[in-house]
Amino acid sequence: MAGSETRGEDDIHDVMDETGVVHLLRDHDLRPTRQRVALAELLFSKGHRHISAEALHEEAEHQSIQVSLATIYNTLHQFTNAGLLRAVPVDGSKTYFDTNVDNHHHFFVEDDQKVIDIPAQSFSVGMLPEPPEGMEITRVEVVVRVRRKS
Amino acid sequence: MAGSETRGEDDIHDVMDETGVVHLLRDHDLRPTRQRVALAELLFSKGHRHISAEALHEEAEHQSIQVSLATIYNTLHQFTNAGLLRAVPVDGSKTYFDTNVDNHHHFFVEDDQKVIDIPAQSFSVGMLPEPPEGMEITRVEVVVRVRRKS
DNA sequence: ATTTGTGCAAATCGTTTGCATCTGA
DNA sequence: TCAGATGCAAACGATTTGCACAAAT
Repeated sequence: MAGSETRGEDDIHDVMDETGVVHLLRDHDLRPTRQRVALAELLFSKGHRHISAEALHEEAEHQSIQVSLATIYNTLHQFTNAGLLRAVPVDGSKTYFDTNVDNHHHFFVEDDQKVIDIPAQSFSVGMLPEPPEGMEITRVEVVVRVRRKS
Repeated sequence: MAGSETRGEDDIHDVMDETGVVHLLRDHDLRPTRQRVALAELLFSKGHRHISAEALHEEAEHQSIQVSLATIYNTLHQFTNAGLLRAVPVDGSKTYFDTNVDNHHHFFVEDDQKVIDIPAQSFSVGMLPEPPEGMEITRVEVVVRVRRKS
C-alpha cells in the first residue's frame, strides 16, 4: 500500500517517486505545483527525516530547485496541516519537521542540535498524570536529551 | 532550612525575604545588585512560578522596579546557570523559566499557553530508551499538552 | 580603584505577512 | 480564466550584543 493507490494518513513514508508525490498532494487537496512536488520529493523519498525550514531551503538550492524561504515555510505548514508532517517541539528556537507522523518520541542531541527518533519499542510512557480539572490531554511529548559521552 | 542559613541547590523555594535573597545571591557568586535582588524577590517569594522574560519585566514595572528587558534576560540566564531557575522547553517561541528546579514535568495548556507542574507523584517515566551509541542521557523532558474540554 | 553589572539601542535569528506577479486546472 | 501559489522585501517577536555609564566590593 505504498506508492500509488489508496493512501491513508498512515504509511506515506516509503520511497516515493514524482508520480507518487503528485498523487499524494492531490489526495490532500494540495495543488501539485512545481515547488511542492520538488519539496515533497526531498522530504518523502528518503525515509524519515527531521528537518528545519532553513535546512530544507539549502537542500533545495543544492538541487537547483528554486524556492523562496517564504514558500518553504508555507509548504511546510500546509504539509503539516494536511497530516503529512509533524512539527517537533524540541527545545531551541528552530522548529523541526518530522516526516514520521506516527506516535513516537525523540532524542535531542545537544552537541549538534539534531533530532533522532526513539525507536517505538524501546520506550513507552507509563501511567499518564491526571490532567487539571476540565482539561483533556491532547498529546504527550517526550524529549530525551542526550550528549556525546565525555 | 528555608530562609537564612545554609542552603543547597534544593529547596530554595520557600517564602524568602530581602535578606534571604541577598544571601542566596551571595551563595551563588552573584552580586546582590538592586535589580537582581528585586527580581529574585519577585521570583522566589511566592512559591513556584513559571514565567517568561516579558512577563517578569511587566511584573517588575508594576512594582515600580526599574529594570531593562536586557537585564531581565541577563539575570534570568545567570539565575539559570546558578541553578536557581530552570528553563522549561515547552513548545512555542517563548522560553519559560521555572522556579522549581527539581526533577518534574509539565502540563502545557494550549488554550492560554500556560505551563503547570505535573505533581511529581502523579507521573513517572518508566523504562528509559537506550541512548544512541556513545551518547548519554542528560535529561528527560515530558510535556503533556492539554486543552480545555469542549 | 577595580571589577562587574546595567541600560539602551541596534543587531540577529527564525518566522510571518502584504502585495504584485505568475501558474496550474 | 482566475482561484490559488509564489517571491520578495519588509515587518515581527523573542532574544542577544556592543558599548558607554553606573554601582558594588
